[in-house]
Amino acid sequence: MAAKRSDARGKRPQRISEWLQPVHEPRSEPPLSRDRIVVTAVELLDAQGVDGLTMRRLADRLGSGVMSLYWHVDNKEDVFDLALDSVLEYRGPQQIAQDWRGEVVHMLEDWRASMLRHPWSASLLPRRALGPNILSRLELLSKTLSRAGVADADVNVAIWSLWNYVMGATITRASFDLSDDDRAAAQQRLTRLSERYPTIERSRLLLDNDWDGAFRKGLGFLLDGLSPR
Amino acid sequence: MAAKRSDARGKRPQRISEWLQPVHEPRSEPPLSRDRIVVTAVELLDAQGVDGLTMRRLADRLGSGVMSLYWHVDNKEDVFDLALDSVLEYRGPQQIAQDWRGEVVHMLEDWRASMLRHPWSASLLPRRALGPNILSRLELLSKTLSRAGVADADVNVAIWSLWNYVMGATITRASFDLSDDDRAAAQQRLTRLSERYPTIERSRLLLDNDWDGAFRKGLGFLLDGLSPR
DNA sequence: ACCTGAACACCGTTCAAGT
DNA sequence: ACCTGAACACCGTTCAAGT
Repeated sequence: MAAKRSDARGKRPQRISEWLQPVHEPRSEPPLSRDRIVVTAVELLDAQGVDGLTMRRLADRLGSGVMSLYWHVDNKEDVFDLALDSVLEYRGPQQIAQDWRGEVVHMLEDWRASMLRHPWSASLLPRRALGPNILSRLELLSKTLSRAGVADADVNVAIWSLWNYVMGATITRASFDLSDDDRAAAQQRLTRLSERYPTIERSRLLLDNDWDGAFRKGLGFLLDGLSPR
Repeated sequence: MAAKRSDARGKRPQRISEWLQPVHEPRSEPPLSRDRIVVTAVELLDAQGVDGLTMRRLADRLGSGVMSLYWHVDNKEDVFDLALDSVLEYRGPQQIAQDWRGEVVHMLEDWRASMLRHPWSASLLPRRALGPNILSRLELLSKTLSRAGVADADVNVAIWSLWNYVMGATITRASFDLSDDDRAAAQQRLTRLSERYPTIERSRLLLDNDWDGAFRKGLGFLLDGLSPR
């Protein structure tokens, strides 16, 4: 089953404005570029997952030959690096002047949400370098914690703790969400083995669906531990 | 460069006991089994990394045809699942009767250490199911936290928070550790961009090498936040 | 400067068959 | 019950060549 592409030029009635736009070969694809490759890679990853991204499929979507990609991009790893970072841009909070805790929570929840919108990003993260968008978030975190009064000796540990928490939570959430088949299988295995894991069976550790709530609450605990004084 | 296999029967002088053992074809490999496959898969992963594990290479090491593996194992995903869980067995603390905090810290540090001994396990985790050894650790965590007096409503959140922290820390540590080339490249990129990330450049966030210390300290902060009362 | 097709050295897995 | 080889439908990337 091939993924459907919505064609913006599809059946839309002609409007006058279109007469005024420059007429460049209406049917031909725009020229290849690093940006187009990254955007299309993200589309493909969204549609087909990590294993679905193939240099050949990517070239197909772009209407080019496979080897043309290699002029703009080093190799497949490079595509992964670029796709991952492209998905992690942070535009900041809507209203300014919150307290430091609110600022941190907002940025980290946005981080998690951005990755969950592209579940492949979570499973990709472990083997990738830190791109500019990731570094910007770490920079912001660092500034905010310093201003909040966290001791200099503790700031880096605090940043990594928050990073660890967000990455662990997001990766876990994304992989638990893979398919209904997987969920059913996991559930079945657990009940089958319930006598070996009585405590987590009783507390329904693996069946709790309030991921967002758990994330926020756990983050609260961690910030309690990190708060100055 | 092929990985060397140590042959247990190598140059060892013959001992009398060997005369007493049943004589079955001395040179032939033992029969294929799920266990042998998993053990060999872990060896191969240790030696070549995630991308190095190939059904064909695995069969080579086992001295069998590729398709023979498929009698014992569903597919490659299955091999990954089994290899991952096999590496996460927990044997408990050496001396008993610590306080709950010591018990939790010991188990989580052992968890991290086990994964870092097999760096591929960290990058594999995001897409894998929870095997029995992982579930046992969660069970232990649950029991310990309950006994420590963490409120029932908070136990699951506490478990996932600790899980998130350990997974995030371990995955990050394992991927930063990949190669000297990568490190050099990252360092270079950061200094090149130092004017864009002044705070984390000044605090040397990415250059701090005390991973073990940071892990322990951050875990302490998190446990502070999670402690009852 | 940018794009291409053919070719190479691989993959995982199906299938029909062997013992 | 356990193992096998041939074949299929793919991969990523090198290379030498085109414009």
